[in-house]
Amino acid sequence: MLIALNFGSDVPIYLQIRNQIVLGIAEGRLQAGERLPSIRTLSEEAGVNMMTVNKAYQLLKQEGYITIDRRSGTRVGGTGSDRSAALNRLKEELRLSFSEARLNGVSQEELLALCKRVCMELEECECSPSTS
Amino acid sequence: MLIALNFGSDVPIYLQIRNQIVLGIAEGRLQAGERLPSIRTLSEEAGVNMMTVNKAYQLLKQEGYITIDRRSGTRVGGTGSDRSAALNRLKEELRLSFSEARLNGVSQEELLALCKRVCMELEECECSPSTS
Amino acid sequence: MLIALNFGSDVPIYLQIRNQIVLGIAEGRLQAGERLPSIRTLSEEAGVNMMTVNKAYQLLKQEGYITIDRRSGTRVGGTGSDRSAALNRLKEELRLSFSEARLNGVSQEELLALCKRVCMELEECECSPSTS
Amino acid sequence: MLIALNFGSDVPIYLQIRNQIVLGIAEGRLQAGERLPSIRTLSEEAGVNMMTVNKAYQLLKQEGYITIDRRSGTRVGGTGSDRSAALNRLKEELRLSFSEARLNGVSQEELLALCKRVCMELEECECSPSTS
DNA sequence: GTGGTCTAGACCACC
DNA sequence: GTGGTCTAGACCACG
Repeated sequence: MLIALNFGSDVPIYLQIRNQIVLGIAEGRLQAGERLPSIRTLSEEAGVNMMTVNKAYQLLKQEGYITIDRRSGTRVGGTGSDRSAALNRLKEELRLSFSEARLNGVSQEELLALCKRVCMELEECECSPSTS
Repeated sequence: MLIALNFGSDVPIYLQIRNQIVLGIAEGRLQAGERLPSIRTLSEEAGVNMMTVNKAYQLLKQEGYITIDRRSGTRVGGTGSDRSAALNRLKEELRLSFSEARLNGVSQEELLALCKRVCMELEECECSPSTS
Repeated sequence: MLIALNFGSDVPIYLQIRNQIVLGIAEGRLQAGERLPSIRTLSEEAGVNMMTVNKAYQLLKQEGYITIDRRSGTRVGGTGSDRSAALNRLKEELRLSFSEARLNGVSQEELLALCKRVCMELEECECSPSTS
Repeated sequence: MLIALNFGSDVPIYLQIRNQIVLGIAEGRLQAGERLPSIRTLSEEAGVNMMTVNKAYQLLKQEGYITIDRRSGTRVGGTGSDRSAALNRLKEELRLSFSEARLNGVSQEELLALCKRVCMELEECECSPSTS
């Protein structure tokens, strides 16, 4: 599990870390129950401060994506969070993303095709995570 | 064209304004060529600082959604920006949004259905904007 | 609104700050809508680091006790949080507190009398906060 | 006497053990004079480190809830600690707990009713502990 | 001037 | 070893 950071992006580093881990879980590169690197380890690997990694982990924990266990460190998987809230967020994100795309010349057909493709790629990853 | 702001949100106000205008254009509430309210007017209506509105307009101009002309004021419609860049951005946004949704218990079918629905709603707006 | 900190306590400073603000709100010393001191101000007054105060404020915000508004700083009052969760937490706290008290020789009558007294004092504060 | 631990809670494990034993004594599941499991036994049962159990026992001994005798092992019942200190602690705990509950929409009546109920449940346990 | 983010250390509690 | 907390600065985004 490599974290590629873009310093200089306007997305805060802790959010980049959080996003990559969410992607990693959804795409099966990180299995449920699998151990995440310790705060220290990841902070050294990524070249950022411990507290930045800590902030990302706390956020992921609060969102229910990971569990922080006193005994064995940090692991993937936790409490599934609020489904309907997630749906609402998703819809708003889609409205904005789609609006931008349409205004930039992306056709409705392209849009839906891309949705399907991204969705399929996600599914494939989930089904064959073992080869990672 | 009403701008509904959520102070206290973690989305900066200038971005909220920008997003609502993008949505307004995509959904046909704002027509190409239509004049946007002046910075002063909008800032008073929305109860925010003029600098904040200015920042939103500058961003929209830079993104090619509006044109700012000293003589005729600010109008909808502009250069139309980089299509392939927009597609790449869209894809990354979808990957993350879909990942979050899937991890929160949204099924693949629900996901694609929602995409279709949001897309359709957008299209309907574009087709019947005249009554605004 | 003075914050009295006990360095050397095993309760983390950020929690002490959080607790005192919760007490302050419940006892009416802090009115809904009233502005809290800025992170910088409070950190200087209390002689602690900004990030410690920040952590307390973030926690209070997450718990729905305060609102952090980009325009006007931090204010008392927010979204009422989960009532039933609060009741469950309360019950567990009471079970433990009462058990300890009983084992230390506090009679059942004393216990309930103390509950009543604390409850009354709280109510009086809420009713006459203006003289503060 | 089963100890139910919640790894992943932010309450340290040794404190969870201590709390459950205090509850056990107050609710009569653990009788005065009764022998507690050895550190080794309990640590194996609960799946935690012996040091963790030891820390809980030392704390309980220091608080006067149990006595540790090299010959006869660990037993319930001890010195009975400072009553007025216990009362003060209790009052502070109640102030904070009540404040949180009131701010989360729990009425004064509900609050006192819950106190009474918790207190009664405690008393019933103490009166009929024999069947354990 | 506000809060948000980040750094490069440090000490401590826990296991 | 782990994560939790804290410090004393700093820079930036926001309004």
